[in-house]
Amino acid sequence: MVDMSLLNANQIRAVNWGNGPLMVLAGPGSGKTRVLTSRIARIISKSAGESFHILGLTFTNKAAAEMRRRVRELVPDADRRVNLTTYHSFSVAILRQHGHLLGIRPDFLILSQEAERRAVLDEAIARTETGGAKYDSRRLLPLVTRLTAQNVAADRATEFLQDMPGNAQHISEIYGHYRRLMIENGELDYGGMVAEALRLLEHTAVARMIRGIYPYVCVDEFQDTSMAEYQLLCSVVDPDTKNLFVVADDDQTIYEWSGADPKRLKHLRQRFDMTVMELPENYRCPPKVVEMANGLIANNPRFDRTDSVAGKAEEADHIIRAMKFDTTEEEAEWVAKDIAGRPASERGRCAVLSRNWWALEQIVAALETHGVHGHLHVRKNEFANDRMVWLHSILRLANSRQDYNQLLLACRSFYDLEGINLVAANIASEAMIRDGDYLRAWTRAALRESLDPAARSFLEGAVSGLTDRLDFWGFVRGCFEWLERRQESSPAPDYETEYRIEKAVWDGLVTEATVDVARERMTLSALLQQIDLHSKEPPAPKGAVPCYTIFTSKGLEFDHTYLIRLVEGELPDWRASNKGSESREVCEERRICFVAVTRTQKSLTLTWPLSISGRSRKPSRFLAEMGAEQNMTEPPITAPGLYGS
DNA sequence: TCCGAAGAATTTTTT
DNA sequence: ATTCTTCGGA
Repeated sequence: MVDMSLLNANQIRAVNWGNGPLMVLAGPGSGKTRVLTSRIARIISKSAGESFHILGLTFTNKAAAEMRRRVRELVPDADRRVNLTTYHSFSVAILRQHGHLLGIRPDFLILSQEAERRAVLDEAIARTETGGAKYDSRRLLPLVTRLTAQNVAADRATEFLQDMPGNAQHISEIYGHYRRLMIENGELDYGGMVAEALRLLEHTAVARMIRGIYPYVCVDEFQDTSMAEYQLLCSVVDPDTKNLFVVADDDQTIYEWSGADPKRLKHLRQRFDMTVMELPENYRCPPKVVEMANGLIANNPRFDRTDSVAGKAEEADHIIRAMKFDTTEEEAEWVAKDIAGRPASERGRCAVLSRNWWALEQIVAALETHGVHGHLHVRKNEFANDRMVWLHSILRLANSRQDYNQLLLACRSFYDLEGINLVAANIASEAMIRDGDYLRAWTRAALRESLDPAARSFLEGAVSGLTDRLDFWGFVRGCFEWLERRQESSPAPDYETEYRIEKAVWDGLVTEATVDVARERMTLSALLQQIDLHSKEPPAPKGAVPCYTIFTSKGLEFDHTYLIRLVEGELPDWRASNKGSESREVCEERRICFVAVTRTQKSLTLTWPLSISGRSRKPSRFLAEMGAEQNMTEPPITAPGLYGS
């Protein structure tokens, strides 16, 4: 049986919830992950001997992995019966199995790069009769992304676009071409995967099958679901049993701009007639921080939520500091000095948070002058080192032999690597004369050049194994061996650093991808899809000070949190700031601030510069709303002219 | 062709 | 709020 001794009364009520729909409104630090994992573990251990599965949906791979780890801790062999996954991985699995019903090939390529999506959009624009009007794919892409996330059907897009600038007729036609073209090319973007998986669930046979496998559905961070994800989730839930368990916090909705909607919580509640439970106790933050966060969020209209309650006792090292500076340089310098002054063991448990990432670059630079490394957490969808880019592009080319984007990448990265300039256009036309196979044509072109003997023997052996027998494991092994020998004969400075780091990321992704499927049974397309579904961000170097945008810090917690640039125009952002304090935009900025301050476990430092690049700025309205002045304490380290200047 | 005015874009990002 | 683009009139 699952151990309940670490849970409070509210948590136990949620974990012990039987069948039927339940919504748990869980504030920051309220142990929502523990509740979710304990409930999954409880259902599994109670039904030992049965074979049904539980579906757990999260947004990020990281959250899914963490929940998997914690469920395994509670029930060691739970993996067989629990599918903790992301909306996107789940969609890919459905599409691989049933996509043929919609003309989607199981080996479809995931378009993870903006450039790839723009190429499709450019083609869609070219195919649309626009009566001379010009459309720029870069400007149109966010709109197309939006339409997909909202699950707007191509023939209904004009209605959706009615109140927007631009010709609704043209744009909706372009959108339709874009969605269709991707499928024709054997490609899908992230949003498209969810939308097409949803279309598949409209086939009752597919829906019945999925519902049969997963009579229980658990959802994490529901407040950030887009329309398409919401509908996917609803389609998976059996309408008769309605075993839907949802954890959400509407105060932490911060992805409204990318398709989340605070009203969605209410819709879900009504749709499944859900019982609502609250977990108001915050065990993460010091009581003073809870009080500030409550004061802040009280300025947002809320339905019927109660405030957070401090679940942690006040301790001596619970410190709140609020400090203003004349410039961003002084702000960065003080933050860096303050962190550098801490014991090395504490530094990795600190975090610097900001609304946007370029403010953090200044912090990283300032830390560097104090001999401390900072690590900027930014999204990384693709490999960046020439060697990995080449390997990845050749594998993608092996999977789709007429992908011109990958051919371009293969040529460019091979030039960076070997200094041999292969012209993609020539290779493509040569391929079209023969068999249309870009990969074979690329190999022929490369072998015509004067290659170093090691490169030649690798290309002749491993690449032909890839082109003829699709022996991608052999190719990958050969590639790494070649790169290693190449490094021995002519050492390159980035090998030991950038390449090694990305190679380790690759190894990790491959290990993860081959947990469920044996290597011999793994297909190239499945491997590529796994790789495209995961971030290529390397682990932070040990001892480095983590720097996050508030968005990437979501779901994390730190001992000592520094929230910087608290000025009007940054947090809240300008566009929101201009729209007035009651606007939808300012309310979202307020929630972003709420997420930031509730990351902290021990101390919170709020800083703001009175000017940014010579222009004067006002302190953020959120400082007053949090009562930062009342909580202001004299800083333990005083630099001249910084505090109260 | 040049100037001023009006208008649009600017940020955040999981997958 | 500020910067960049576009359009129209002179």
